[in-house]
Amino acid sequence: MNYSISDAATRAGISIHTLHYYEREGLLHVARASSGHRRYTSDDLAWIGILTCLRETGMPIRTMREFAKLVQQDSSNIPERIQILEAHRLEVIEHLAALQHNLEHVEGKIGFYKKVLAQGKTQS
Amino acid sequence: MNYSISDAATRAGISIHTLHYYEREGLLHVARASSGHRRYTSDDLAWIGILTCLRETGMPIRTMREFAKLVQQDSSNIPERIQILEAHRLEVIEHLAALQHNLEHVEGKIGFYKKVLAQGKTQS
DNA sequence: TCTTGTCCTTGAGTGCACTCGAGGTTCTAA
DNA sequence: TTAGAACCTCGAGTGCACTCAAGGACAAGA
Repeated sequence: MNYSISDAATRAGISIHTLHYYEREGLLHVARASSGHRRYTSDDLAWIGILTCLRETGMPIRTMREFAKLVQQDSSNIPERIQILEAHRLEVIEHLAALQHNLEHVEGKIGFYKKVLAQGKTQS
Repeated sequence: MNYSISDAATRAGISIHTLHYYEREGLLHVARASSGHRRYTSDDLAWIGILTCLRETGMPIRTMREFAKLVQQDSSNIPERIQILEAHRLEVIEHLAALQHNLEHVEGKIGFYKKVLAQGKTQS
């Protein structure tokens, strides 16, 4: 079973344009029908899922390109793939911690405003 | 006590250029010395801290501008301020959940690669 | 066959958040 | 007094990740 680009876009939850873009950027290599139209396999979709996961966690395209390049080669470079993912993992964890920290500040501010509101009401 | 722009930038952990930019964008209004040089008060620095917190949690500049506008007015609009912050809070929480979810995928992938390495087998 | 919708490529455009440069003024320390 | 650092404004430039448009080829149902 394989998929047209619009199927693939729907299933991956990204736009056709983004799929084109990812291919231009060397993140993806998709087989073609005799017509020249792209035919996505379920392996392609799984790989797009990984790309999307990496993007949504903030990995820049250039790093994704490096990773994609390694995956396209043989399995002798798995240690390098792990290295990229581990480095990324640490960045995500840091980002999560920062977000959580800043979220507390936002919530503190909300709490402050609510207190001001409550006091203003009892006064007037 | 007040601060020069370079002091303010250092204390806020952002660049002088970004401070100029934020002021151009209406996020910030700083008093001037007779020379025309900006003089940041500690209130300004606290406000810059809030701005930085909102930015680091992904609030777009245009929303920050709305919020800044409300803060510049009187306290009668505190409910609207709360509304902006609450909406932002929900977005941050969603983003955190998505990040956490995707982080698990990344970790799963790392685990997979490590298993492949341990077994000495090949597969992407 | 015809029509309408999907797909192709290439190159340009968009939006965001900075970031920089030029040309000039002001401050500060020797 | 004077050299050099810090500051000012304004407009342009940058990097990123898309996003779109034009002009043409291909596909599938009536």
